[in-house]
This record gives sequence, structure tokens and C-alpha cells, in this order.
Amino acid sequence: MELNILEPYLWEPDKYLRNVAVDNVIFGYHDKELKVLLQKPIVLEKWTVTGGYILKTESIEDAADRIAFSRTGLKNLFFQQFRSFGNPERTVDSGFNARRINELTNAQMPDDCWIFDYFVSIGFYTLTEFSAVELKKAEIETDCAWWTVNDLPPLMFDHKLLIAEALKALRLHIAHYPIGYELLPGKFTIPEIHSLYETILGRQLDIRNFLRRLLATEIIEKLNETKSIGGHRSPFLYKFNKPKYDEGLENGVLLSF
Amino acid sequence: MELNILEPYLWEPDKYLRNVAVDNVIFGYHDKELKVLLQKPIVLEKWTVTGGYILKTESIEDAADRIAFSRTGLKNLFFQQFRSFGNPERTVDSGFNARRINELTNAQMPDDCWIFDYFVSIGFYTLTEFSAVELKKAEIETDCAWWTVNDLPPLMFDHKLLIAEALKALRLHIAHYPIGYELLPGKFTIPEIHSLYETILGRQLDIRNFLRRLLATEIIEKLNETKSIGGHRSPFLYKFNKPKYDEGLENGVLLSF
DNA sequence: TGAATAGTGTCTTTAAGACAGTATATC
DNA sequence: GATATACTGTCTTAAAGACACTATTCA
Repeated sequence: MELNILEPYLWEPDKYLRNVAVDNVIFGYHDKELKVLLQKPIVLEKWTVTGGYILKTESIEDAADRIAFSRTGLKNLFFQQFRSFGNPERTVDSGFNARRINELTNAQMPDDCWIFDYFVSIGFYTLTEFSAVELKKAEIETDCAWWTVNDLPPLMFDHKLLIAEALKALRLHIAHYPIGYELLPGKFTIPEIHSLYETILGRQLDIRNFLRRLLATEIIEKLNETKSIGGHRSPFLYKFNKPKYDEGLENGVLLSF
Repeated sequence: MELNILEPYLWEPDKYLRNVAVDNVIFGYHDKELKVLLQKPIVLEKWTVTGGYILKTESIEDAADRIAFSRTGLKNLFFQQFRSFGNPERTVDSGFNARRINELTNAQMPDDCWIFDYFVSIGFYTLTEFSAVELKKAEIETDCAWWTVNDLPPLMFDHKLLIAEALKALRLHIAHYPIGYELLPGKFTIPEIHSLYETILGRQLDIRNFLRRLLATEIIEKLNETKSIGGHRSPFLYKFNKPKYDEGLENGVLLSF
């Protein structure tokens, strides 16, 4: 049942900060679809964003990274803080309360035990290439799956809002900074990066105007190779110019589509 | 000494969330200057942003509002979350540790007491009209003063970074949303709002281009009155069109100067 | 009437947006 | 050579940026 999301915290509470956690909205892109990684206690019908508590020895960024790694097995993903969430009502529908615990475990916890206080969630989002991920269902009772952002299951806590805000932040980010290094193979085609942008923004982008502006940023370089895709003309391959890309991440690049 | 910043938390720790706090960078505008409200334990030379802990019964936004009110006496100020800060090193130079406490109070606190764990700060910034504020020096041992953002005193923790990030967020905000309702009197002149924008952005704005775009947003309305300022031509007074202003806050208004 | 600040308009340049026909790889 | 997708260029429109003179108040 749903308590598993708190288990490490319950086993070794002294290793973690109290009343504060990291929730990491892991976005996966693959084959023109934008998905989000969710987990679910098998016996419940509500899902959650991947999240966890913060070790006293790590930063909130370390925690976000560790949480992403624990589910995807990937390190050095691009991630970004977007907003924090905290109000006494945010966990009320979670079923996590003294009455429930006492029913389920024959414990005798008082209602005002600190563990039932609400916690503040620091929201991050992470970008990853979908097909590179081998989902880790660490706990046997937890289901873990990709869901398309336009068709989400019922979500626990305020996680529907959390995902909506993460997506909003991602779409704002993409208008001011380059994106794609973590989401595309080392060599990619124009149609591929074009689809990536269309998918993340959720709307069509005129390819001529898109390309004009993308090339103006100089973050991609044309290679002298083409990719055979069968049946018709082969597109040229491109790669990111990493120094320009990183400079764009630092100082901003206007790609306001 | 510097312990006072934690005092309410120490007196009644059960009323507050642990390991998480709100820091509220209170910006004050007055007479073409942008200032930030800082407080300081009198016996120390380092200052801090106004901050405090979160009651278990309130949201993080409530906490930010309460903190601003406790120092300025003003309610319903414009405030905005901008980023959270959390890493084990952020409080190391604060002098807040078991050895220090034991020296100062003849207590016998162990080094690993939870109260010395680092805490996560949820950063907000607040905007207020400088001259409306009567500073409240709640605790006799705390100094409280306005400092111009370009000339800050030595700051505790990572508060220098916190202020820099708040200012960055404010400048980003001003490019996409209207600002000024909380910072200008009900009736104000074009030179006044022009100066406000110049001050916040820290650079000059051509008044003709500025006005063209400001008027295009329709968030201000010309009144049939002028303000006598002595010695020369009197500027017309304007007021905000609150519905348009609020709609701009909601949906964004392009004022990218 | 002079000093000081308010207030206004045009031209140039740049970027955004709309739009369609040609090129080429593969079958 | 038929098909499917890659690739390219121009025109129109809107916004940004640069720039300077006239108007008004009051001392």
C-alpha cells in the first residue's frame, strides 16, 4: 500500500531532513511522445511523481539526482528546480495518517506525531531519453511506468499540479535556453530535433522558421553524413556544438517559437 | 547574538516544520532607489535576509506573508517564490553549532542534535513601497535596516546568493508581467513609473519607447489631473487599470525592455 | 522670460510569421 | 519513374531601437 513511499524515511529517520522532500518530475522523450515517469503502490489506484527525502549529508540537487538515478539508472541527466509546494492541505487525501497506520499495523501512533505533519516538496524536473531507461521497480509493491503527459492517471497529493507546473517551467525554459542534448542521440537529423521541439511545446512549428532560428543560434553543426531512413530522401546528420550549447545554457538563447 | 533568528523555533519547536524555512527578500523602492530589508544581531557584523520558520498550520506562502508583515507591518504585499536553497554547507559559517551554544549557554547539546542539521530555505521576494514601512525591531537585540542592493553589508549563510537570485528573478518577472501596483502611490506620474522600471532593471530606458509599450498594455490610465512639482511643467497623473493589471499578472504581458 | 522637466512622432532596422515549390533517396 | 520526405527562399507585417524637438509650469 501507499506507505512504501515513505519507507526509507521510516526505517532510518535520523538520516534524513524532516518535513521536506524532493519531488522530481522525470520527463521522457521518445518517438515523438513526451512522457512522465510515475510510480504507484500496486494496491492503490493513485500514482505519484518520483520523489524522496533528503539525506542530511546531501544537497537538494544531489537528492534530485539520486532519486532520478534510483528509478532510471542514469546519471548526469539535465535537471532543474522549478517551484516548491507546501501547505497543510496538500497531503490530506493521501490516506497517510495515524488512524490509517494504526489500522494497518496495529501501532498506536498519536494523531499529532510529527511524521503526520505536512512536508514541503521541492519540485525538480529532469529530462531523459526514454528508450535509454531501464525502469527500476525497486520495491516489489511499487509499479513504475511512463505515462504520456496528455493522459495521466489519478494522482496522489497535489501531483497533478506539480506535473502541470513542471511542464509549464519546461516550456518556459525551452523558449530561452537550448534543449535536446540529453534527449537526442549524438548525431541527429533536422526532422528529429524539429519533432522534439514540437512535442515538448505541444504544437506545430513551421519547419522553415524553426530551422532559420535554430541555425542562427549556432548550437548545431551539419555533418557530412546522411541517415538512411528508407523509401525516400535521406536527411543530413547534425551534432550539437557543445561549447555554444553550454554558453546558451549559461547566458540564454532566444528561441522564442 | 545570532541565535535570535532561531528563537521562536527554539521556544516552541513543536509548532514549526523542521529543517525547512522561508527566507523572504523584501525589496523596497523609494526615491529612485531599490533597497533590501536586512536584519542583524547587534553584536555580530553579519546581516541576514528576513526569514523564519513555517508553522505546521500554514502554507509556505502564508509564512512568507507573515514574515513580511512581522517586519514591515504591511499586509497583502506582492510576493513571489523564486528558488529553494539546500545543501549541507550553507550554514557552516553561521556560528550556529553545538560548541557555540554550549559555550554561550552552559547547555550540553550534542553535536548531532537535529537542530544543527542544515535546513532548506524556500526563497521568496516581496515588493513594498519603502516609505510606507515602519520597521519593527521586534527583538531588542536585532538591528533592522534598508540597504541599497548595490552596496550590501557582509551577509550570513548564503544570503548574498539569495539576494542575487531574487533580483535576477525580479528582473525576469518584470519583463513578462506588470509591476508597480504595490510600489507606487494610487496616482502616479509617467516619470515616476519610468524611474521605477529603470531602478529595478538597473539601466536606462528610452522614455519614448518605454511609454509606447507601457501604454500598449493598457494597464495604466491617464487622469485629468496634474501633479505640481514646482519650478517647471507639471506631469499628468495616471492610475493602474486594476482589471487589466491583474489579467496581465495572470496571463503575462510582454514588456521586454 | 528663462530654467527645468514633461511630453510627443518618425524613420530605420530587425525579427516574426506566412507561405510553396524543388531536390533526392529509395523502391 | 513514382513516392515520400528533405530541404530551401521570399514577401509581408510587426515590433524594437535610435533619435530631437516642442510644450508647459513656475520661479
